[in-house]
Amino acid sequence: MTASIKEVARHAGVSIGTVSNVLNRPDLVAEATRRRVLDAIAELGYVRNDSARQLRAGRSRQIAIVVLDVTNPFFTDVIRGAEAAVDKHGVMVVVCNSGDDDERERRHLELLEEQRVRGVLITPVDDSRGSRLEQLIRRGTPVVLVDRGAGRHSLCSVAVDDVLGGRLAGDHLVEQGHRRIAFVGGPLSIAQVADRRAGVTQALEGNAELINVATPNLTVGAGRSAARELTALPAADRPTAVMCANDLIALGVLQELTRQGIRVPQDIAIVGYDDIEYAAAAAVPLSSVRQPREQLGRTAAQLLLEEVDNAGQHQHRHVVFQPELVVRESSARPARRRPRQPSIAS
Amino acid sequence: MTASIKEVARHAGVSIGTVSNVLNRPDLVAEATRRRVLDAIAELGYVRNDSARQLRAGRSRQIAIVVLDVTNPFFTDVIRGAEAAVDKHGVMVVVCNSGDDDERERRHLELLEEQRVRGVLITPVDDSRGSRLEQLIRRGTPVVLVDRGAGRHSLCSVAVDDVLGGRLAGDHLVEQGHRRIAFVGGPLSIAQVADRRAGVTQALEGNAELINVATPNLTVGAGRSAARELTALPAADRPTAVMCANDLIALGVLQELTRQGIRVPQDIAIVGYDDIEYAAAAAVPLSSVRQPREQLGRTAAQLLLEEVDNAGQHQHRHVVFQPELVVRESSARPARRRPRQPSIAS
DNA sequence: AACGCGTCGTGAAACGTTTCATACACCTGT
DNA sequence: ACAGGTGTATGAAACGTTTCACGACGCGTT
Repeated sequence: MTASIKEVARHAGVSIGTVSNVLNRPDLVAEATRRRVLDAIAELGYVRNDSARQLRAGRSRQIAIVVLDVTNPFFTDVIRGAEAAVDKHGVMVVVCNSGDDDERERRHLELLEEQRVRGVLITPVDDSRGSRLEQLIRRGTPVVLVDRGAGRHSLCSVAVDDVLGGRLAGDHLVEQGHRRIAFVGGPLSIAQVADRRAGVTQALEGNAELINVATPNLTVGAGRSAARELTALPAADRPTAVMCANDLIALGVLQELTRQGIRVPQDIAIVGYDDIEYAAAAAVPLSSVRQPREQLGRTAAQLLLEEVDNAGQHQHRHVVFQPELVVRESSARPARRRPRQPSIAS
Repeated sequence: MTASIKEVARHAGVSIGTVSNVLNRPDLVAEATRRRVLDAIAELGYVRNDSARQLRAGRSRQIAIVVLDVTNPFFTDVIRGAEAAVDKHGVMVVVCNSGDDDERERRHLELLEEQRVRGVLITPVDDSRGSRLEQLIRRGTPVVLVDRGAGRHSLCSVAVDDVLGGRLAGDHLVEQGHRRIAFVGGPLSIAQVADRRAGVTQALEGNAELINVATPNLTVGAGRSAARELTALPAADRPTAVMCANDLIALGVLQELTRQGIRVPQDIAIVGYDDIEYAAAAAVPLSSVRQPREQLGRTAAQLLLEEVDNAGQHQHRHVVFQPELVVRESSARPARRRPRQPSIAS
């Protein structure tokens, strides 16, 4: 269908090799011939055939990023970061969506390996060994884990310190004078949720009481239900602050509290997690823990490129980023209340 | 590096052709030999080389989708829809992000053409003729336009009727008794914004007065500013309802009105556009115009596959979807007020 | 015993590149 | 006049598949 290098050669009256040289090492070919070849290319509308190129080269010029959910802002930001990092390298990023489905992930990895991608950035559905992913690695494709299993030494990984994130939020609330604080989120089978809770727990230890409210998932609806559980408590047991496992939960809590006429932050303060775009735009702008998502992607891609380039003596690394607390109105210092420990006591 | 079909053949003591047959037409090969070959494949960890396959076949098994912003929920939903549509076809979707940058788009299209993708789904940065895209089409790659330029007859397209969307919102507000309505949004150079406004204008014609508030972009911040403009008006000139060009603007307007103690919807009603995930979770759940985004992607992919399969006698089509108004609290029927036209007058 | 037929397997060609050893033509300095 | 460059172009090999015409073999029919 499309013109090949052979026809370009014939058209320009030169050999195939010369056309290839014009394309790849133009300085090796005399000005006049180069012109002729370029003209032929333009005239025939010649387009390189990447398959042939790759076949010859033995590898492609693409890296892949496999995410759990293209729809999730966390991953889209990571993707953007990765793209930014490889932009100059003449490498293309192929985005694959596993949709949190083991089977789809496997199919994608299969295709990617057949395509001889240079490397893979992935947040695997199932972190366990013996998976399709292990195979890929064993056969020599560089892989960088994103936001998962920092424990391994057979590959690089990037992640954010969720325990620290929880602690930041906890410290902040304690410092604001809160002595009864709820953690809302679940399921704990999600490592991120468990870590965030662990962080909060650490922060409150000896400083404040922790109330756990488990949710079945991380949605606005779950947040609303959790808020109802909290407001059903007798006034004395009710927390004065809520730390949420993510912003959707936090928005749900905020919405339900507002509906019941409970003021935020005066009656109950709220801190979320993720700092999604709409956190700042909520009815009461939401305090939240922000993760450097784009940088996560950028760094992951850089690690990958490094491994690709130094095939031999590459040292695997685990980069852990620190999240950052963004304080907004939803957790601004409340009016002093029920001071259980008068300041004079310290 | 990786084992090739040749080594598999040697290992199994058969010819290359036989191995290929085991892979592609297993029924042509005797049970015993097939076993031997499969064992060899497993033992050597053989993985097909897609470049060679493609080279031979003359085309790839991928389609591409090029979006303006991977980060935008609209596009991520479209992507999901497209993926769903090709899932069964053994075709892979490659996601490319142009970032609304002409240059990046061009580079992507170049690479995609070199890769001989089967087809391209795209929302082009610049809709004009003579672009890189035209070239791609002219050379025979099937292209389907997403949410753009329904006018052409050289290709298929899918889009949502934004004029209708505006009209739905306008009709709704008029029906709720509003007689002074503002349209907030901009710039009008974005076709979607212009269309939505046109729709509102049609709806109000003869029924209510339209106040235009232009914004420089479609962000929450722009919404807040616009709201301040509106509240600065003398009470008599102030609209009783606001139709926003998208939900971010609407959230900004809502936030600023609330801050100023103006009640929504009692004092001013609001309707947004896009029905983003957080519209329903806003302080006052937001009425909004919903687009069938996932279906948009699914249909686009189907059109593309159809064109790919019926290369010859394919008839280009333009599919236009109808948006749907989702009424929530932010535009619930307000208490009757300032009745300029007592109902008896009609 | 000759024939035809179905079942399996083979070998070579072709896909479009890149690369490399080689060839040719000229120039330059001895 | 000749050796050694330098600058340019060539032809062939190789990358790993798929496909296809062909041949070998065994078996049932005449």
